[in-house]
Amino acid sequence: MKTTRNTVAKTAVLEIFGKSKTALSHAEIQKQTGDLCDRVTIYRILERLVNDDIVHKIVNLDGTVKYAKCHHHAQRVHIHNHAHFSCEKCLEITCLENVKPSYIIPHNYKVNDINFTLSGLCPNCLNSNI
Amino acid sequence: MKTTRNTVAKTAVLEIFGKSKTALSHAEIQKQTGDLCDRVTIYRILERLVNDDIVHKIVNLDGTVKYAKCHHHAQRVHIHNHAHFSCEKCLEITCLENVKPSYIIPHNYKVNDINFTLSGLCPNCLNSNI
DNA sequence: AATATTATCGCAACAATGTTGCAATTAAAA
DNA sequence: TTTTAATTGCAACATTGTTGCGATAATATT
Repeated sequence: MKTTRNTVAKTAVLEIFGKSKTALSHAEIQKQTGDLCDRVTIYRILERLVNDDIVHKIVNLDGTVKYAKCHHHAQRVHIHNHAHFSCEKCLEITCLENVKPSYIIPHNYKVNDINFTLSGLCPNCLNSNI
Repeated sequence: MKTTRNTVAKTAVLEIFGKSKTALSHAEIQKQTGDLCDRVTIYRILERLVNDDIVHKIVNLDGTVKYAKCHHHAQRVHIHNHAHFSCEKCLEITCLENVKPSYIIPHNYKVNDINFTLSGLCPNCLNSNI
């Protein structure tokens, strides 16, 4: 029963997530933490946060990996089945907590996780795109 | 109006896709082509095939990138909105052409592409997992 | 408060994946 | 056959992610 600790770096990362409205990549987090900690440490913090269901991982079609804070809690097991929107112009990725896919899959598959990412133009860029 | 050419390497890659029932990664293709061509060439072939809608790109939750042949044709613009299943055990990724997500997204978003990947256990591994 | 335990960190080294520029090659059009 | 330009190989580089291990520090224990 590994206990998880609250370290300076982890707290800083969580605070950054708190302030951000969009999903963040490892590189973006590193830029914001400056030289507070090592690059590897951030990888490990993210790994822990994902395991603890505090943050979820998002993979975009272009291969970009980002992370966002989970907005649901108190659930033993939860699947992040909401959609993520990836804007091709501003490159921001946002959680669409209310958009959830419904689908029918043959019963001989066991689904443990879902990645549902939509890409295109976000409301902001759609407007400024006249 | 860049025309696309049929080269030895491209033909070989297409043949490999034809024979494979699952999606293939760059590394897997490289292994199968042997020393027929350079590593970079394969990247560029895949890029072209994706642009020409002959192959589609699949990004898994673990960051793995794979490619699979498109099984629909004669459509001007087509979105690969079918699901992909990624087995956590055998690591194979297969297209579930018949599984398509339905969802409702606010109208101020413009969707150009979709990535819908389910991960878990495929029928094979689910059986041998007793 | 002091000590023990062990999760976490920093560093270095490595591996995988993907990108770019440019000269040489070659498929396809003329 | 000649011309055109798409494609290739090579080399060099960038990014992203991983691993081992000794040092550090958060938390539990005494």
